[in-house]
Amino acid sequence: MIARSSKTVQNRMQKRAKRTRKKLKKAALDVFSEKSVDAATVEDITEKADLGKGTLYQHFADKEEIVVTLVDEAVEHLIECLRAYDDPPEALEDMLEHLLDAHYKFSIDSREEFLLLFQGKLLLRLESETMDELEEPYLRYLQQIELQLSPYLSPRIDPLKIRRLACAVAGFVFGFFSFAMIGMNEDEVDTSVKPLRRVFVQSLCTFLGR
Amino acid sequence: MIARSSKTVQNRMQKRAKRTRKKLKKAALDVFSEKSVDAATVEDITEKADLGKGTLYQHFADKEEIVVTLVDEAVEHLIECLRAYDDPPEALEDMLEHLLDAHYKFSIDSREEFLLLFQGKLLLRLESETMDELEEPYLRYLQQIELQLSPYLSPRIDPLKIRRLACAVAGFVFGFFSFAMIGMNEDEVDTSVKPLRRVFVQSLCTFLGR
DNA sequence: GTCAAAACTGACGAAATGGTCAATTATGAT
DNA sequence: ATCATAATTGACCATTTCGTCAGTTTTGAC
Repeated sequence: MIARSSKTVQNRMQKRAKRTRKKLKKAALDVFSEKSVDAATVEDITEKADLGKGTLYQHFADKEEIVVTLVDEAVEHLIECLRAYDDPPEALEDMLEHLLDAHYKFSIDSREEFLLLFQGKLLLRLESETMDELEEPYLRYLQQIELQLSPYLSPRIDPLKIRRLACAVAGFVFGFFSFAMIGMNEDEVDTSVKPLRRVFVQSLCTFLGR
Repeated sequence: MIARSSKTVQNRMQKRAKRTRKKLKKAALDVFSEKSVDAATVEDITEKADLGKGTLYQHFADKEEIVVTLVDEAVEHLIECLRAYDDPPEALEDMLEHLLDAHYKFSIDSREEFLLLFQGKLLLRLESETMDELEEPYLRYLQQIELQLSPYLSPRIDPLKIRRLACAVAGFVFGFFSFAMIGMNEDEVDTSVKPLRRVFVQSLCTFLGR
């Protein structure tokens, strides 16, 4: 049967292709977090993946495309972490603590993705040609935070205030960890997170209560 | 008189050289904040400065040296902003508010320097060869924050706690503004800063009070 | 085993980038 | 006006990087 056989071929081939595609993405993620995205070379990636250079161009149009893919997946992963909890938090405070905790875990467990997302260029470059493609995941991420907070807030609250809250959460986490990483060693970071987190959560609640 | 004449020559020449050096630094700062440091080309810089490519190499050994110079000066400038106030703040809260305010003004008035300092690569790259040179200014910056806070703190307070406080201040500001920049327009950022700043100051004071 | 289709390779040319240096220009002392 | 010194220039070469493509290898249907 032509249909079955051709389908079988496709499946096997696709599996192989997917494996190498995965290898490429893993290698690229490593390289991007060791050097910066801009400093990384296509050959840096393919060498680390132990693949020929041409292979990368069979899976991605160019370096930009693999960057966009990785940023997209990293944000997706981060959003999954935000969504994952055993018991739905009861109060706003609990949800905020959960969000901060999820960020913290993400930065520890997925250090490479954290470093990728945090590269200033990706966050701040506003006038790039492809920036729309890169900005979109970050906005999706902010919206996810807003989505998880909104059930706990009065529907009459200013949407801008929620956006501020989301920015504050994201900014606090990313910024604090970045500076913590140059200023402290890892277990110092660990012991710093919990007390500051609680205090920060309390202030945010106060901010919303006014 | 040989002494006088040679000195005059040197002065005039030095002035000219300093002008072009300044032009180069200004151009480089612009380019670095438009593209990223890694993406920027030596010719990008010299073209923007309207100078020959060779001129840059007479003033700086290579691209790295001009980066280090600019980061150093930007941190110096930021530290100046932190030090500048009319009346010495009375309480810890006032000092914290001043520090956050100074950061905010810096990010508005010296956007290019802010963007340069905030490039993830510069903040997070830990395993670069030249990172010692680049890490040093950031540590100087953290130490300046600690220096300004310490008079308001008990001398018996854990130095690590002060370091955490400094990281939190730096991280919050940088992180919040970065996310604010993609999530909001400029005047929205403006109206967001004041209420969140107060809230943040309160949490920091609580953190220290325990 | 044979064959075709898909995936992979790495040598190659084109383009970009880094850094040099002989030639040019500006400066100022005489 | 002339000269020496310092600053500037941009053509030039070496190296790196990109992206391609003809050829090789792998896969699996027959």
